[in-house]
Parts: sequence; C-alpha cells; structure tokens
Amino acid sequence: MPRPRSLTLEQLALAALAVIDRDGLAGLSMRTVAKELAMSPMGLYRYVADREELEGLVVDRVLGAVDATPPPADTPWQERVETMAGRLRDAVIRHPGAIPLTVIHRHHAAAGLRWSETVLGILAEGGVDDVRRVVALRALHAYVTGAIQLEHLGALSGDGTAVIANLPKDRFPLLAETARTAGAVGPDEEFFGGLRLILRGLAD
Amino acid sequence: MPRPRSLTLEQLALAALAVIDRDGLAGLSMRTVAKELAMSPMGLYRYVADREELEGLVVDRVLGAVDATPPPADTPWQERVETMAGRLRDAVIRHPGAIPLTVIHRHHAAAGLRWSETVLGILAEGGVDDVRRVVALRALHAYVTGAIQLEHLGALSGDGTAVIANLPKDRFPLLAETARTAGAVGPDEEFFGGLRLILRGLAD
DNA sequence: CTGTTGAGCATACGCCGTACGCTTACGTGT
DNA sequence: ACACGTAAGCGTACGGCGTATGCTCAACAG
Repeated sequence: MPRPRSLTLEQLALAALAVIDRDGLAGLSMRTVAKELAMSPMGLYRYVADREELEGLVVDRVLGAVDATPPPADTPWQERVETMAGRLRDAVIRHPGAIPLTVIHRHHAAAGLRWSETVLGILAEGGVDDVRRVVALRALHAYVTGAIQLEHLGALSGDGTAVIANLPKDRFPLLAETARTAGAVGPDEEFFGGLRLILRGLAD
Repeated sequence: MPRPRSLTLEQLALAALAVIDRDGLAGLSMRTVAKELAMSPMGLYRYVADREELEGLVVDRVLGAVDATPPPADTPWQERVETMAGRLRDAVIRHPGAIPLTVIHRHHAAAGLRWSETVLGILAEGGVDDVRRVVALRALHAYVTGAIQLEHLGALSGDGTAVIANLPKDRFPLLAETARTAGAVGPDEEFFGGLRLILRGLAD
C-alpha cells in the first residue's frame, strides 16, 4: 500500500563495494554509500539496521561470487580441495579493500556455508572422517583466511621482504637469508605451496 | 634542557592495552587512552605521530611477551615448532581485543622477527631448505594468524557451531553432521591438530 | 636569576554513526 | 475521481572521533 522501495539490498551492496574498490575500506561510510546511491544518509536505514549489517551485505556479495559446485570428480581429491581454495581466494582478492570485512563477517554469509559443504564432501570422498574432517576443514579455513590477509598486507615478493633482507645478519642470520630467497617466490607458489602442506598432512 | 617527559612509550602501550582489555578494541581512542593516563588527548601526540603508531606500540608489547628462545633441542623438531606456535598463540590470546591489531601491525613488530628467526632455525635443523623453508614459514604464519582469529570469532565448541548443526539437512547434510561432531572438539585439539597437518606435510 | 626549549593543554574543525520526527509519494478502497 | 493509510526517504541534531594549530609554563643550563 505505501510507497515502494526504490532500491534492492543488492544495489546497496554494489554501491558499498564500489566505494571500497575506489577509496578503500577507510573511505566506506554511511554517508559515502548514500552519496553513491544519490540518497540521503538516513535513507539507508530503511534497508539496514546499522553499518555492520551493510558490511554483511558486502561480504555476502563478495563470497556469493564463489563457485561452490563440486569440481569434476575425475581428479584426485586433494586437487579438488585446491580448486575450492583457489576459487575462494580469487573471489576475495578481487576486492582487496574488503578483506577485513570478509574475515569478520564470513560466519554469517550463506555463501561461506555452501563452500564448506562442498569442501566437506570432497574430504569425505578422500576418506577423511569425523574429528579429522572437522579439524581439516577448520585448518583449511584458518590457512586460507590467514594466507589471503598476509598476501594482502605484503606479498612475499614485496617491499617488506626487502626490508627484512637488510636486517643485521648477526641477529637475524636465517631471516635475512630467507628473505632473499623469498623475493623470488610468487603469490601462487606461496599460496598453493602452503596449502599442499596441509593436504599432504591429511593423506595417510 | 627543557622539561623532561613524564611518560615512557611502554606506559603508553600499557595504558592502551588496559583500555582494550577493559572496553574492547571499540573502546580504544586517543581520548580514552589519554584519560587512562590522566593526560589531555593532545598530550599523546608528543609521544606518537598518530593513532596507528600507538597501535604499533600495543602490538610490540603483546608480541614482546612471546618467549623467542629456541626450545630444548632434545625434542623432535616438529614438536619444537609446535612449542613456538603455542607460545605465540598464548601471548596473543591473553589480549583477545587486540587480535585485529596484531594481524595488521605484526610486520613492524621486532618481536615478530625474533619469533620467525627461531622458527626458521628449527626448520633448518629439520632439513627444510631454501624455497621450502620460505613457504613453510609463511604457511605457519598464515595458519597461526588465521586460527587465532577463527578461535576468537567463534570457537568450534561455541554458539556458531550449534547454529550450523541446525541447518536444513537437505541442503547442508555434511555441514550439519560435522557441526555436531565439532561441538566436542576443544580449542587446543583444534589448534594443534591443524598445526600438525602442516608439520606432517613438511616431513619427507 | 634569567633565557631557552619543548611538554602538555585548550580550542576548534571536519568527519563519523545514528536517534528522532517530519514530509510526501504511492497503492488501494470507495 | 478522490481521499486515506502507510512507510520511504529526508533534515536536523548530538555525541564521539582523529588531529591541526598555537598557547602556557615547568624545568634545567648558564
């Protein structure tokens, strides 16, 4: 009966993502998102209860882009887990500014549950059972979450590594040497290399 | 010649940490820290350039509590890595409110470098070389960082797991079943269980 | 005792999230 | 065709944030 809404929640999420992609997470505010939608700041509160809920919409949108359909079953199960981890990483890295939000709000995003369900299916087919499967899923979550953040805060081939390489060799001999090696390790080699450690550890 | 400073950087860090421990990270502001020190807000700027630098002091303090001396060499090297990871986790978890800060600022904390140096030494003694050592250290960082955050955002034995356990079984059969198993997995079993996956994957 | 230096403070500005209450466009029932 | 009820969207305001700017005055060197 009353006036119909002029926006969808998806449009809100898209506007917020546009702000984040353009000005970074620090540029995100109710006011900037409202401006992006040619709306008044208080108008947003007809759609979300508070800023946190808006952030949740953004995360839903980012993680919703992850393809959760099980990869073809004709490849080894470890490789299928790698595929799933890679898909998640790709989707998240497409919006680097939103990474802290995805960490905080992933719990409440339905897309995250679908990803987990698929990964659990693959683990089950790989013969990982019960408690081991719980621990494995949780470890994969922890690793992927941490690796993406580390990659975003400073890639192994970035400036931070160069700084470490110049550390005093008497106090940090291994670190300095390792940093020089690290400069040559690309992001993919780093991410999937670490992931394979977990997957090898899962085999029995 | 002029008036001497009345505080040390350590006192700043302690005051900020006290605020965080009492009121959470959201309660941290230049004003609340100043109040904690019975100072005016602008007085803090004689010690730090901005809020970010103050956060760095907090992280230095938190990670400075980590014992970085190499564990006794008479235990298997994997076990020594577990010890180091456990020490880091213990120190960080002592101040849960500061966890997001430790993630953001760990790069610039000297204590983090000492931890890495020790872990690299253990890995070297375990026969992990060159690129494999780089990848291993980075994976350990990623895992520990991610696991601590996950644990803080919601332990496996917490409410979130119960919610997941009640998910519709037709759409999330494995997830719902797994969640029921997960309720019985304690934080230590979860943390070290995942860690051991990486360490097993490192063996050859 | 005096001069110099910087420690600490008071004020102010432009942001932020959001509580509150109004106006007004709209779909409906007559 | 028209009046009505509803909620969409807006204007204003408040308390809090980080911090730029410029002052006062405590403490020591000579």
